[in-house]
Amino acid sequence: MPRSSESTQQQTATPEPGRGRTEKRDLILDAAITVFARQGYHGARVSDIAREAGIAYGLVYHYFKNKEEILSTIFDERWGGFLEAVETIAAGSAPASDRLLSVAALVLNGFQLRPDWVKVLVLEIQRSSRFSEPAQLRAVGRLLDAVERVVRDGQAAGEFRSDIDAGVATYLFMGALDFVITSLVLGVKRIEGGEQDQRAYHLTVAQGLLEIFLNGIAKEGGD
Amino acid sequence: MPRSSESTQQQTATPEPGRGRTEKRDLILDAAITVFARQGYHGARVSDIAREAGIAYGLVYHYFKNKEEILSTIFDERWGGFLEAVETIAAGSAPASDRLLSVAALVLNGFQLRPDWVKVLVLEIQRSSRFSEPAQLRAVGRLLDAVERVVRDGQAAGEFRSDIDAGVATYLFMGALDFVITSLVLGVKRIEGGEQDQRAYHLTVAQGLLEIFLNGIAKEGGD
Amino acid sequence: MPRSSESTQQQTATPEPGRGRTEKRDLILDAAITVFARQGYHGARVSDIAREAGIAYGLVYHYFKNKEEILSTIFDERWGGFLEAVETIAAGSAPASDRLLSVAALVLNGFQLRPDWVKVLVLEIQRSSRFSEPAQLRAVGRLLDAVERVVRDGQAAGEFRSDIDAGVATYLFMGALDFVITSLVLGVKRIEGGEQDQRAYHLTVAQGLLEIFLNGIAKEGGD
Amino acid sequence: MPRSSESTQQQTATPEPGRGRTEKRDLILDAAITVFARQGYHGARVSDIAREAGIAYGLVYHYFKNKEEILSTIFDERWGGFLEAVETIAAGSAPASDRLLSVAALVLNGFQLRPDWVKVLVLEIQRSSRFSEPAQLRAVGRLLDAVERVVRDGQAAGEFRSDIDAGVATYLFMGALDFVITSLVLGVKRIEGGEQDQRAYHLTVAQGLLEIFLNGIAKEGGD
DNA sequence: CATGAATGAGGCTTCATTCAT
DNA sequence: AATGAATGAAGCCTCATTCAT
Repeated sequence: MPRSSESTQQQTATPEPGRGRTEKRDLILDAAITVFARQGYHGARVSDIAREAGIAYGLVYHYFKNKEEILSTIFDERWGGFLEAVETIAAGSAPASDRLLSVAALVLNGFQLRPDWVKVLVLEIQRSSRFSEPAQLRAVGRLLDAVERVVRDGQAAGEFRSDIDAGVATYLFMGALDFVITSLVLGVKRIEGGEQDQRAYHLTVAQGLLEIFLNGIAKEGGD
Repeated sequence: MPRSSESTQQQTATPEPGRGRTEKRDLILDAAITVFARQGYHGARVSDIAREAGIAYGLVYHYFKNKEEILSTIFDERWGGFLEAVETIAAGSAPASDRLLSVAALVLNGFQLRPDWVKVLVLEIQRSSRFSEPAQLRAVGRLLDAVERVVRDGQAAGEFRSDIDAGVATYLFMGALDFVITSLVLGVKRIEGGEQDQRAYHLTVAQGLLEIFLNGIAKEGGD
Repeated sequence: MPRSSESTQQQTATPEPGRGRTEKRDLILDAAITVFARQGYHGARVSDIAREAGIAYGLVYHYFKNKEEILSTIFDERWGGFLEAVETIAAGSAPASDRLLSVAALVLNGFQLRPDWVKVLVLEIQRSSRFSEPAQLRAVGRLLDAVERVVRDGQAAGEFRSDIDAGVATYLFMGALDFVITSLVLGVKRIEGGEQDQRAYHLTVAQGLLEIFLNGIAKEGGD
Repeated sequence: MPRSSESTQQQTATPEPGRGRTEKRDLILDAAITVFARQGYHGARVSDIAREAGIAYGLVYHYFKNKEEILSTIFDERWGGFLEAVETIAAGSAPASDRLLSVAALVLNGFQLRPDWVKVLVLEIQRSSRFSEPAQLRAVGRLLDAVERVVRDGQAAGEFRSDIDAGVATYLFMGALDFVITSLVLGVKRIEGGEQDQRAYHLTVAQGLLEIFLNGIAKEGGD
């Protein structure tokens, strides 16, 4: 399922003769991500996507059965890639806390590199009622499973406390990450400054999250 | 997905003479929540809401300017009540950690009592692009502010560590809570058993979240 | 092609307050018959029907699920009436040959009075592949059955020869009638002159058909 | 409905080098007949025809200007052959009644041998509004003319009564035949049994039709 | 000849909203 | 206050046809 295709082309309206079948398909997917991110799934017309891709809208229906299938394809292929990356990290041999930091950094950097992808995943897919379709629930479940495995690894290795439910801890960690991303996506928290500032900010946030997750906010010896 | 969409009111098509203006208005709002929870905002027709409320659909426009206003009214009135409750808790004098536990319990119990309300708030309002409208951003902001104030109180009182950014901590806490709610709403995690089991489960989750939030997952003395 | 498309009602854009729900529905059906007769089912746009009926095209969908349902409703209601008339004649006590003459006259007069109805029945319904749907096949079957019963009555009464298969005779009779109607509808045979001429012509044809049907074309004593 | 749409040719996607221009063209026509018979003209996509023929749909436009031309070509070439056969029979020197029997047998056997051809001719060409186009009206007219000539021959030879209008008699004869065919095509009348039974049935029907046509259904000496 | 990617006009249908009663 | 008939803008989708390769 995971077909993580790095489409590296920036679409122009002028036809580029060298493109093959797959590339045109990706062109449409990229355009759809851009438009979905800008207007939302329901607010996006198929013709908007086609215009963004620089093609006739009829062509969309050569590659996708309908508008819905575009969205679910984005989910399958893009989320799939992300999921693989997370699972690779999770399966690593680094200390559990380092792996969690890597996941957090992956998520936050993902947003920085491909904000539209993340925006669509977060707003239109993950939260939509479409999200409740089995295949997609399962995909989210796999993500949670991967992280939970890291937590259990940490507990087994004596790195994490064993008196805490791994599932709850996973919820806490991923929920926090998700909330940060959503806030960034929606612009609740606006970050001023250039790319360097953003990268620095993301790192700070990731480290802050992990610090609390690891050591808690209570004063040492408190509680 | 948990069957959380049962109508909480059984309307009949026969007019009930005793109802006044306000009651009919609420009837529509309740019906809208039920239908939005079931079908989503975009998937809900005005006629669906009217049928659920047992009235003619033209009548909806006596009470609300348009469909959009129904949603924002739900937001204002229902979210408003929730927000006030949270702010009341936040303004209390109990220890910061107790206040956070109360907030968590409030949220989780809210889901248990009125799953449709929470579902609509979470899926259709909070996450929608409407969320980025100033009034509603402000409302979410107020919620974050209230919780952040609790965190700062805890830091000021020496209850919480001061070397952690209060904003990040707030994100972590609310994000975790939000994620749990979303998972419950979408049925990622299914809870078997009767109402007692659910209540117990919610309490366990709330306490687990707080425990990590306070003391971290790392082994004492570890790191 | 015979001018068979005169609207049976002259719609105006001004609403006629006296019309009730049923009348508006019939207005649409009548308009549809006119338009289907003129342009064929596939060539008729829903907006054409609405314009012919003097209403907004959206209103069509208050009364009918879709375009297809308009056609099948025409079939059910109009063909149903015709079928009843034929069955009434068939169940009569007149000599079989008189009853057959009455059927022929009914059919031919029906064409004269409501050419559009007949045209749609003949061209768009009876012959279409839609015709092969069970309900409609059965309806045509009922027509054949009614006529076949008359033939059998005639045989039982000693009026008709018993050495001929009643089914084949029915085919012959109805087929001939049908072919005449189709030719008239399609204008293969054009009839000059006024209404009197048409009526006279139809009578001639009906009597000619019956004469052959009864006595054959072979010279007396021939064969 | 009788399953009469089995492809009579099994095309493969692999090119067959031996085929020349004409063969590929016929391949398309045969495929079109199969598809038109199955789905009707309007319900048949050009791509359906191409798939049935085992070629790319673009190639259809090398052989035919458009979809419409495919249908009219079928009409011209297939109906043309049938028309010639009928005219040959009609021009013969056999007794008129024998010639009519031959025509009836030709038609009924044609259906038996090439049900799809007849189905398309009957349903899509003859009855369509296309039928009212001059060239095609003329073709049907020629058929009627040929049969009418036989009837007149019979009258001139003293074989048929002269007091009956030859046109009406022709309508009766061809209409009956047509109706039988249509019923067979649409499956109103289902014939059980093997090929032998069908052939026998067709012969019976043809003879029955002719018997009535010649001698009438009225009891000898009756009327 | 052959392919099938590309085009875009055209039509059906939905549904929020208005309005006469 | 209540009804639901009426309106029509908007958008999805189909599919015949063209065209570059």
